[in-house]
Amino acid sequence: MSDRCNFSHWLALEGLRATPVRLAMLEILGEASRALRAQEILELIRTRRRVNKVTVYRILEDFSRRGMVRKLSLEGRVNHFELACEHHPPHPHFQCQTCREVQCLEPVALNRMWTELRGPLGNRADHIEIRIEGLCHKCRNIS
Amino acid sequence: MSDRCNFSHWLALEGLRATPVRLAMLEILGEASRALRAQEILELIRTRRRVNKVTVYRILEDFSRRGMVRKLSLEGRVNHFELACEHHPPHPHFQCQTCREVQCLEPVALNRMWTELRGPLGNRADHIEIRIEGLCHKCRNIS
DNA sequence: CTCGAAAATCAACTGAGTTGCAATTATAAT
DNA sequence: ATTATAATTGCAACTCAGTTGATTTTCGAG
Ligand SMILES: [Mn+2]
Ligand SMILES: [Mn+2]
Ligand SMILES: [Zn+2]
Ligand SMILES: [Zn+2]
Repeated sequence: MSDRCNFSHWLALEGLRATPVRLAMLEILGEASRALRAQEILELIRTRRRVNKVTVYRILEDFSRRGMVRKLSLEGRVNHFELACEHHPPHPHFQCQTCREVQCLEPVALNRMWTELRGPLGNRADHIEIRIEGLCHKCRNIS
Repeated sequence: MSDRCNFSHWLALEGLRATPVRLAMLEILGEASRALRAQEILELIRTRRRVNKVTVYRILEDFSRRGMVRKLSLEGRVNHFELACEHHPPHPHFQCQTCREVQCLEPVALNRMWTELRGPLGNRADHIEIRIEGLCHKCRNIS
């Protein structure tokens, strides 16, 4: 994924400087096979350089507002983040009740449903988030 | 809604005592036209009686585990709760980016989609949560 | 180089939710 | 009725992801 995106260019398009922290965060998110928590991103950056957690939180919030990153509201009070570049279209997520792990699922076509989901009134619907809760294959084998 | 459910009986079925706090919480959730935060439930009970917030959180957690109440993971770190009785089937929710208000939408038929959503592996899917984010009609008129 | 804006740091804070334990209340046994 | 038992509630202190505001550092334009 990260090999398909030019992060420096992307940042320039957004009018943001390609700082080491921003680049590191985009690379980490690009290489991840699942949505990451801020804490995980922080730890991964710290294998390369010294960073303050506030910096990571502020950049994630900024990326999220710009739509460069999706912030997932999953079970629990910890947000998960994933790249929202053109190669990562929105998709549902599966979360295991036991190990709390989050899997990315294949995108689903909503088509007809989308009109129902914008609500009955004059609402404007911008994003949809689909979360499936259950027991993952690993935890099923254990119990 | 509350007039269609016998809460004392429901609690008995679950093997729970019909205590004043439990009954008050079910009545409040039953009368609500939208999902409520723990804090809101607490304030509503306190118009009737003196209660500790820990009691409310513990009962909500218990109801949630038993499937009597649905805990919604919406944007932000505040959970919302709604009755999960037979008269309240699961349904998507709309949340406004501006006022943060949560609306309950009509249930949608997932049918074919459901199989895609349980994930590619040996996962067992138990619940689905659909959250739509956007701008509500009230906030649209203001801006 | 110099200066102002952008970015990063630091310490202190916030607040929803949790934990452990004590006190109370309801239920069962004698 | 009285006691033993378990369920429920209360209290205080805690957790921890995320935030805030003020300060320092870095960077790029002139
Ligand atoms: Mn994903
Ligand atoms: Mn609802
Ligand atoms: Zn699992
Ligand atoms: Zn609104």
